[in-house]
Amino acid sequence: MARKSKIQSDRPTLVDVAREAGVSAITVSRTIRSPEIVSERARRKVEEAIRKLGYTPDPAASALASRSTSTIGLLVPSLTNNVFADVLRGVYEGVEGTRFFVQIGNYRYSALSEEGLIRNFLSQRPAGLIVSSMDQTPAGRKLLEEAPCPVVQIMETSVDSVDMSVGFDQLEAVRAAARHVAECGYRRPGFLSARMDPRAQRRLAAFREVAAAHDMLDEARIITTPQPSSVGMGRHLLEQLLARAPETDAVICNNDDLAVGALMEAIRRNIAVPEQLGICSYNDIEMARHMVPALSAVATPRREIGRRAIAMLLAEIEAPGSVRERHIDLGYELVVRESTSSR
Amino acid sequence: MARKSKIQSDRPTLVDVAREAGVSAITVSRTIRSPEIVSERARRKVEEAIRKLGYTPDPAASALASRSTSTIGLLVPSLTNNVFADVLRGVYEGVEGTRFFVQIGNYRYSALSEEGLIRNFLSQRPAGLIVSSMDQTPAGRKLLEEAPCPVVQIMETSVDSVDMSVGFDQLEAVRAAARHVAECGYRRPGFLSARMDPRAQRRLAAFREVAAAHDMLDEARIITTPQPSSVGMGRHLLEQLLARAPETDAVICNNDDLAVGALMEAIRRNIAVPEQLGICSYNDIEMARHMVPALSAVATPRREIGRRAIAMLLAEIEAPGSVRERHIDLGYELVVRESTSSR
DNA sequence: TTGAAAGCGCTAACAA
DNA sequence: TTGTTAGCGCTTTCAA
Repeated sequence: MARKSKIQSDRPTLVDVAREAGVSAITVSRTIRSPEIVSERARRKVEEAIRKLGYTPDPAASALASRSTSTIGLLVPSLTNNVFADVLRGVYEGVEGTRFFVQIGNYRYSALSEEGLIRNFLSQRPAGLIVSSMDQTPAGRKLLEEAPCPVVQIMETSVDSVDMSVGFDQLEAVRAAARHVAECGYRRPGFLSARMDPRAQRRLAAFREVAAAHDMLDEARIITTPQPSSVGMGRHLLEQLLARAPETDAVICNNDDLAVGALMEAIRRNIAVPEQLGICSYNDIEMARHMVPALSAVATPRREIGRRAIAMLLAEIEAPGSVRERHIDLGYELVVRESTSSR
Repeated sequence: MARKSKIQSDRPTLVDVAREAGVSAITVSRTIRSPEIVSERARRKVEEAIRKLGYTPDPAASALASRSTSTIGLLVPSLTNNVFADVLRGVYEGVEGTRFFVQIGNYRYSALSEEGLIRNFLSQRPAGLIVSSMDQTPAGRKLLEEAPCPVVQIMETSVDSVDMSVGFDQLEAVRAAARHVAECGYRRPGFLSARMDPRAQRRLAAFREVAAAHDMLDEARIITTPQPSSVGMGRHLLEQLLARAPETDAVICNNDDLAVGALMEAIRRNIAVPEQLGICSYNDIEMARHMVPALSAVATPRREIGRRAIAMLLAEIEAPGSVRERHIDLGYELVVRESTSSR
């Protein structure tokens, strides 16, 4: 009646390691989590036993007992948008080599899905959360505010963010693009935007504001679509723009895909860029600078946002309350290339 | 001495729900997992109690007790490579609305990291695993073979895959590109490839084979780099190619980024595409068809691979052994556009 | 520095 | 259809 025999699962447990090493289970646990508080001798025996048995801790048991995990939840609105690909890269660079691992939730630009994902992540007791928007549902926002872990909101600057934030001033960035176009001497600029999520809406509003201030706002030159951004969509939107407002002499694109598409459409139509049509892009992903003509753009610090967000989060996890600078503005940069020029 | 009082964590548990509903804990558990085996009456009381208390199950406890999770591990070699962005999209489409969620591991084209990630995922007792390569380390492969969950290998067709597979014949796809170029009448084709992982190596070998068969192989026209693929790298590689082999009359690019870069470089140099230089791309991401001239390419079924992989995996998880077609070849398609033409 | 005892919140296995 | 019992593998707490 060997009650204690392992019936199935040949996977070794902490107790197996303890037996092998001739110590107690808790000593093994401590050897793994804080080796510095275990005696040299015990530590060596335990490490030896772990190696011998090929022991791997069970994260579920650990999570249950300690009420916390090593998971960092990352909520993004899209996986295909290159902008977030760069953010992801920064985040992964930052967790590499730590005990944490990232779990991505894709809410597909739906605040309701985002709320569901927040709930789902929270139920897993994550070590921390990174969210890509400031536009949660009220319930979603409340969940974040009461989250029992640090939270970093990324992409925008924000005074009323839930906890910490890393981003840049998206509105000022768009204004810089609009001002640049005006300073080049373009007088009838259009604005192209896809995927009209709240952030895109705000950027459009910022464009309107600057365009109006320069007395060059015409609603007929604002072309938007709720559909996702893509190069094809950029071509399509420019086509619509030119049909509605042939006088257009410049376009600001809310995204690089769109700008590349607009450029290609202009080339197809033998419209000279930047002479007949100026193009200014937003974000400045790698390909933008290699187009012919090279695209002028407002460059946004996407990868750095990912890096800093994870760094803040890890610091805050290790020592709650230790992060002094809780709201980081990484700025943006206007990069003037060939697709815009003084006239 | 109320021993049972909850000291901290105000989060309600299964037992709290059970008490509230006037049933046992296991009935609550069943109501959540398989409501159909619980009486109408009990179910209603439990649902009511769950709502009232705002109960959310603790996945860690569930994982520990049941020895399995709802996590699906997805191992990719890169997060920035558009190819995998499309695969991801397909995968996420497939898990949407199921009880599973995807956890991504990025092994950065390092088989050793991949092995570590496999180990790490496995320690979490995932419901299933999707891996993007056939090139594991021996230890990595062994881990997959002995994995206590279904495994799908994606991207290539394979007879000796670990468990299930979804992909297409990468070598045949490259051969199709090479044949197409030959049939167009180009006689001195080059080959551009970045990130020389094992798969890229194999594709290069396939190109060599066809080029040799058509008597148009010249090693001087094969330009590769271990660095990551990018549009800028495409420009750079074409530059090198033309410096080494000015007679080149076509290039096959191992990737769309490279092809776009090569096209841009050709345009910069006033080389007429497709007349002086034919360009054939690989994968055919969305942007390829919108370039001017539009890129001819071998289109690969990336999103569909993601969709099918997750579908197979879920079917196999629900009913082990139930999946009949365990190796799916999704094929590829040669799409002839403007960047190649008969001469 | 080490250990014993007592759970963490859930589910498997069996019994009623 | 429902309940009882006994853990899952780890960490917390307290004591030695």
